[in-house]
Amino acid sequence: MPELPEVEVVRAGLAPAVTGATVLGATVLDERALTRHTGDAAGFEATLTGRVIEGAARRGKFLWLPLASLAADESREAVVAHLGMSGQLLLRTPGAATERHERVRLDIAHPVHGELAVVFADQRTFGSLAIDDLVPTPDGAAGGYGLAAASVPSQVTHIARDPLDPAFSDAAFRRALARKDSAIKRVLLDQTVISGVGNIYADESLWAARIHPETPARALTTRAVNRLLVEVRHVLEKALAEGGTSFDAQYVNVNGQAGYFAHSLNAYGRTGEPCPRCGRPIVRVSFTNRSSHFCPKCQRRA
DNA sequence: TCTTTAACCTGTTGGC
DNA sequence: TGCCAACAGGTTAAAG
Repeated sequence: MPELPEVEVVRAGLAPAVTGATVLGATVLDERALTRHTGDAAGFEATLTGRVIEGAARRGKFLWLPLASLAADESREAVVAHLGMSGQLLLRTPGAATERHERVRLDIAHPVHGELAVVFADQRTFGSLAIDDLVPTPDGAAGGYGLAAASVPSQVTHIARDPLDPAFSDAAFRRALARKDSAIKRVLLDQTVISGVGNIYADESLWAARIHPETPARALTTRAVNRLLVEVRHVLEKALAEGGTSFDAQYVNVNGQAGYFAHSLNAYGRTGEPCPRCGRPIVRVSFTNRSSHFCPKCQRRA
């Protein structure tokens, strides 16, 4: 479900509610939600209880909540969240009824907003929460969007910066593509090359840039790569402004509300419908165990 | 070393 | 109505 715009909507919704809040208690209802956490549920709950959350940060599709240190010499930690395919982070009132696929609940107290429940619900259990150490960024730039600290959770270090990150390097991206024989769509989905882009926005960006998804990355001209970067950023920013893409109740913001970008899709999910540019029917093909949508006339193979 | 596949899960939808 | 295959926004270990 959630790609960069959806995760950013969640981060932005969470930030004012959790920044400065104290964790009163944590409840793990399903231990499968801790697959990225080293340790058991009891340890997770005990470690979090009493800690103060300093904010909400994001890189690509990863989200984290840095925790204030207990002692000056202690290593910094954060709660790392990944929503996987169907994860949600919801803000609820204290004692609110258990959500259908609720996996973890954090009860918090905010100095201004009072007590709240942060609920992690996840139908398919591909998402997860974990407590992880924060490590310095190699380039000294902010670790992600939302906080100025130059650190990231250790399990996020292999994730590339996302294209909306001021420290993202267009030149490094161009160099990476020049070394790849893989199809450009596969590379766009590779979070170690560029993060935040998933199946929906990859299809949308390639459609906008008029690039066939199976074009070998290294076959793209510099001009084409630059065009692609412009369109990736444009698509992500527009989706963010519209609150993300929702096809059903699966993707929602922290208040359970859907986004509107599904109405703005030009290629994804529009199999057989006319291309908004040329009128030719959009084609759907199976690709890397998922589907690609593109216009066979506008997006010719390089 | 780099690249691709398979597996992890639950739920919904559409064809027969 | 029921059954079953196909499919769904992602990541990662294992195999190639």
